[in-house]
Amino acid sequence: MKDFLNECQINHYKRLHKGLQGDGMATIHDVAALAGVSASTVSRALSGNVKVNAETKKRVLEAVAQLNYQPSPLAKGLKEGSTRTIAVIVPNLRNLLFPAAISGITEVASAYGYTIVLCSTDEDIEKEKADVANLVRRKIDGFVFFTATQRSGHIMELASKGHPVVLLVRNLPQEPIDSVSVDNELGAYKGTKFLLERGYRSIALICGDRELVLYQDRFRGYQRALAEVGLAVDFGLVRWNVKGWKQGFAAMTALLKENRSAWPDAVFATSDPKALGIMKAIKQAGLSIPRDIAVMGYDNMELSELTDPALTTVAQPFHQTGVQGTERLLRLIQCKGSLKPEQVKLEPTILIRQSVGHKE
Amino acid sequence: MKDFLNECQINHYKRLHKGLQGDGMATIHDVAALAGVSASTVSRALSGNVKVNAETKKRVLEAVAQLNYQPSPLAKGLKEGSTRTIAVIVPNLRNLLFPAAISGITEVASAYGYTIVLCSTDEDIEKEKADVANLVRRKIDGFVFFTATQRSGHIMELASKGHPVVLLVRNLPQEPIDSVSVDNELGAYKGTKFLLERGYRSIALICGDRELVLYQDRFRGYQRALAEVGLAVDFGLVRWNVKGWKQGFAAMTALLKENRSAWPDAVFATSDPKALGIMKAIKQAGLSIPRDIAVMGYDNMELSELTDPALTTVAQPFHQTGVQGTERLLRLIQCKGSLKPEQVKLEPTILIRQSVGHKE
DNA sequence: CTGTTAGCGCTTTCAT
DNA sequence: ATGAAAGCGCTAACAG
Repeated sequence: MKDFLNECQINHYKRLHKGLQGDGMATIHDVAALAGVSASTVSRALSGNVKVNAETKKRVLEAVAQLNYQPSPLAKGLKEGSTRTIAVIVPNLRNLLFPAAISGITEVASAYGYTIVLCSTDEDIEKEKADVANLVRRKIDGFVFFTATQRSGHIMELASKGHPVVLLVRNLPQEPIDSVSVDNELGAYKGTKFLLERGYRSIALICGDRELVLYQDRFRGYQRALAEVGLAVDFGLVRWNVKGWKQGFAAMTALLKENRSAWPDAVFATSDPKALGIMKAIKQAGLSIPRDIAVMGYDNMELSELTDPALTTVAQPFHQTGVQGTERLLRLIQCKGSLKPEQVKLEPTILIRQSVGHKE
Repeated sequence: MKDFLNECQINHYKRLHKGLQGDGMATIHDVAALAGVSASTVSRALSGNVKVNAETKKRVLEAVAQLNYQPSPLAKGLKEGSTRTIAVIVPNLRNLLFPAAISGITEVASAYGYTIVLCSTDEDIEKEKADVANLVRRKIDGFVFFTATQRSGHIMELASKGHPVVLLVRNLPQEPIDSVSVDNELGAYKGTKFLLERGYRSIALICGDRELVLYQDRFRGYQRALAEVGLAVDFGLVRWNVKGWKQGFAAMTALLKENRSAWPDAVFATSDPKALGIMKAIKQAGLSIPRDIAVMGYDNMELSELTDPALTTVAQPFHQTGVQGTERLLRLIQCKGSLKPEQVKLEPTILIRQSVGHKE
């Protein structure tokens, strides 16, 4: 850890020990003095859990207002071991699904008087572990993880130590832990089925990180839809571990370099950025969308609507995910340990636009 | 503030008062006991500021390692009035400039052992004030604001009370406060000049929130470039308060509805999302980019490269903004009050792609 | 109903 | 060089 040169004088802050403090923050004792009661009475008057004379309570409240007193979260946290704060751990902020879900989280958290702290881990699991340890020491009341993978042992450990934890978006179906995710199997099933109904038969799947349950599920949905019409997966048309638009572009470009007879008539991308890269690759090859090759996305990013042609995609209720996940988390916080895990799945929907047509 | 029904039993956590605590966190006293010294010695051994016998220090460090002791930030904060934490206040997370800058912030903050807490205000100034008050009570050491506007009196007040504050991206030039922003006048000047050099003469400006200094500056840069070649601003071609791609689309559509002879031959959008909406409007009108109308963006979002045609835009060093801003903030934290404000401007660059051609 | 006391975990005089 | 004691601001027994 680096340290700045001491380029400036250390400055001493003389506490004005009688009267208000240096930083102008009134303490519970200031309030007590002004109201002519003891600190504990102020505490009680404010907590509301304990009976206190209506008259004194009024005096206390006046003093509070006059001094603009706000209890110190630090002192409270130290004493009570809880800070009315929840932590949200995201892998990054570049994917707009996170902001969408976070807005749902913020919405309910602040309705219940909870503060949220946001940690972006950059997909670095070691950083994530360190961050979590730090947060635990800060007496964070609960955790929302967007980062669950097969290797998230530390998350399970955290939960098993009694810390309220909810997984969002990425879930761990075989683990006993709460989660709110969007049904990925169903989304991919719906999307693939839609393509099949439109007459496409040779459907490529450009898929993300094979380690994420989320993408495994999407693969299964794709497979199920194909199976329903008696089609087997053509593994020559499935690409794994494709991430972001550049890799989507590369994957599609590579696919188009192959034997023309093996070309798909539709491509299902498991995220919109991939879909955009794919569209660019198709256009760059001089082909037309959807006439030559149809493209279906997944995510419904804000900008997906303005691609040319507008992207048909699977939309997911991320905001709602944030809302329900946070409601669940707050409940867990209330009932430490006494609730059994619940894995909620929300339903995705198809957004029909122009990048998928009707095959012949 | 809502409150959950008490649907589950309150559970009592019996502290195992001799031995490790209920939550398994070792305290400084546990370390002291194990090392056979007093708590104050442990504190000193760990702080490093005070001399302590090499031999005892070694024992302390061993005990620390053995118990995996980590000091409580809450207790430390309560005692010292500082938490080695900085707050980052953003208006939203939808614009990718924020993640870009935040990654720079995180980078230097964690290099210096600082934790960051992120607050998204949704452009709600009252929420922002409340959040800031909350953060102050939490003994946050410094603040980074991405939200400065003319109405940000509370930010100036915060700074004048001695809290280290740095403004990022949006600055307040006439106020005595530190900031790191990208030179918006220069960026717009460069962009406009580029269009002029390519032969365009009738250049529309689709601009953002008129209240933000940032957009006022961009307007001035546009004006200066025009003036340099003897052109006056045609106010029929300037649109203010356009936000996001949908409004960009609407503004451009409206513009194209007007008298054809008044059409511009180029459009300069003060953000990439606007530019994308504008491109869609132009294409939808059956016109070609850049042949009929050239489009220039501002921001260089990740997806700007894959529009069709790829967007020529003004790129800004947001990551660098985050880095320099945070370095400055840490310096301010070190030297409370004794540094005079510095307003740093970083230089934007033009990214030449295909949406601007050569006129005639 | 209310004041007194103790203590959350840590740092920092003040003694020794 | 080290220990004892006080106190950061708050809440929760325990007495009255």
